[in-house]
Amino acid sequence: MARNRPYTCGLDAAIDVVGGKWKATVLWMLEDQGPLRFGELRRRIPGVTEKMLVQHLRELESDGLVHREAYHQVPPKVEYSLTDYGRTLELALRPLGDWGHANMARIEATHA
Amino acid sequence: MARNRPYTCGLDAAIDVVGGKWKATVLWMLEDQGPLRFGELRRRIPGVTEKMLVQHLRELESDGLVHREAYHQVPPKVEYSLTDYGRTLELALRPLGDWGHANMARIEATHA
DNA sequence: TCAAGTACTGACTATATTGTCAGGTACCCA
DNA sequence: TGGGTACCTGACAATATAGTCAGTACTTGA
Repeated sequence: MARNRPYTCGLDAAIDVVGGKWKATVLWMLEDQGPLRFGELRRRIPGVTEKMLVQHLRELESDGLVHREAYHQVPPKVEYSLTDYGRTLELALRPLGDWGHANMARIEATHA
Repeated sequence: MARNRPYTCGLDAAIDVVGGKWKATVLWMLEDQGPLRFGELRRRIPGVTEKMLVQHLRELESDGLVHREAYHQVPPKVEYSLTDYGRTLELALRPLGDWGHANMARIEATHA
């Protein structure tokens, strides 16, 4: 989104971190449904492509929000989970998620 | 951002509404500093162009979050303020803003 | 031997969002 | 007559973000 650093307000910074098309959903899935494998995430997020999922996971990881655990097996197994830091974000995100949930119909109706 | 409707979760819907580059800042300004004129907003948000400000204000208005009051004067005077609906969003956004504020340094350091 | 599952990578393309720039109306002040 | 203020609009260009598609390595099951 080509955000302006230094940020004008905390909100700006937070949305920068969580603003990708699938990031909020990933965070929500990982909090709600525990550690998940790559393929599980892909199947649970309808419409996401492998490429975008990898890319967003990498970003969330380098932001320290998500932990990636690779098991050296064949076939490969990789598990993603929230870090403690990630959980603090999930917590801060919850009221917004509730707001969106409560106003979903209105948002879908008015937001072109 | 070409979001997916119907939304996967409330968070998705909420970020769709608040995800523009300057929208969160506008909402925050209007809540924090009361009704503001167009020019006041522009001066308070460093880096925003008139075009983007108008565009985002129009979207926030058509989403029912912001109220636009035009005074038929010369020179023109237009005041923007939050609607009640907009205030509920601001409220839901606050924990996220606090999170961003608290972790600003970390975000700036890690988020490329 | 061929297909399928697993977790990816990378080149290329498409779309969405943002920015630049010029202009437009109406008035006041010098 | 020429600025300055105020609130915009629209054409066009630039950038950012997302999507498509092919391909990797290895192994199990048919």
